[in-house]
This record gives sequence, structure tokens and C-alpha cells, in this order.
Amino acid sequence: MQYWLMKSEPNEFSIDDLQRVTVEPWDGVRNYQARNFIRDQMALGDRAFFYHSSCQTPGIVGIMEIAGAAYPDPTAFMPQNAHYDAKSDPRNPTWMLVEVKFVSKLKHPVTLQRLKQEPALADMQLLKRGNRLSVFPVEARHWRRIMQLIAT
DNA sequence: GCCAACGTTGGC
DNA sequence: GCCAACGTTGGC
Repeated sequence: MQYWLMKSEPNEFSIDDLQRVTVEPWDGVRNYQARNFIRDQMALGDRAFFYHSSCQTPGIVGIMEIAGAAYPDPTAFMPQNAHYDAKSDPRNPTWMLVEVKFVSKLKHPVTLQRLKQEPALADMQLLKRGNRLSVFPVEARHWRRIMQLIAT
């Protein structure tokens, strides 16, 4: 069982959208490192923080569950899609996705600002300089600390 | 294989 | 809108 953080721009897909549909294919990831996490390490039942990025108040806004193993991301083969990749061969797909399932929406988001104030989280991937990965693992100790922040 | 140019991410 | 940081591309 692993923990993850997954970013989304709320004007594209928000925690409210996930709550409405319950389960959603997390498509559009076009970074090899993130792809490898999705393809090789994510597993059914893993938990993930839903993070809102590129918005007025970036931060963790909900919790979700990985709903199954990875499979090819169909949007890579749709020319009209914003994440279309002409170089990806359907017989040997480059890009993968997992489906995520809504678990909860936080009553009070844990903002990026708040996370930065927390000494125990100083070495978390999210807070490292130049971090741009949209999907990455969260260490258990960081997960637990954030869950404590959520509970208080 | 090097590296400059360019594109993207994402906070501010 | 700005800009730092990083990934990708392509000429050589």
C-alpha cells in the first residue's frame, strides 16, 4: 500500500468534479517519471491526496483511492484531444493512466502555505525546489502528519 | 553525447 | 504577467 499526491488544475478537473462522478480516469499525464509511477507502482487500494494547482489557493483538497491497475491512456490517440501525442504507437502505448475513486473532500483544505509552515514536511517532494511532477509518492510519515493537520 | 533553444509547470 | 526550474528537442 502506497501513498500518492496527484495535482490537477481545478478549472480543468476539481475535487467537486470527482465527488460528482465518483470514479474518473486520471488522463493526460505526459511526463515519463510520472508515467513510471502510474504504470509500475500504483496499485488498487493505494491512497492519494487530491491537490489543486495553478489556482488562487493551491493545496490539498481531498482524498482518493487508486481504483485499479494502469492501462493505456486513450486521450493520447485522440487528435482532437489537448493531450494527443502523435508519436505514441497504439500497439505500444507510451502513456498510461489509472482510475481514481473519490474518498472525501476536506472541509478545510490544507493549503500549500500551511504545508510550508510544517517543519516535519520540509523534505516532502511537493515542497522541494523546482518540483513540477504532477504525480509522485508521499512518504508514510508525511502522509500521517498531513492527516493530523486535517484532523485538527 | 553535448548543449542551446524552446516549451511547460506552477507559485506568486 | 513574471520568472525560476526543469524537461524535451534537435543541430552538430
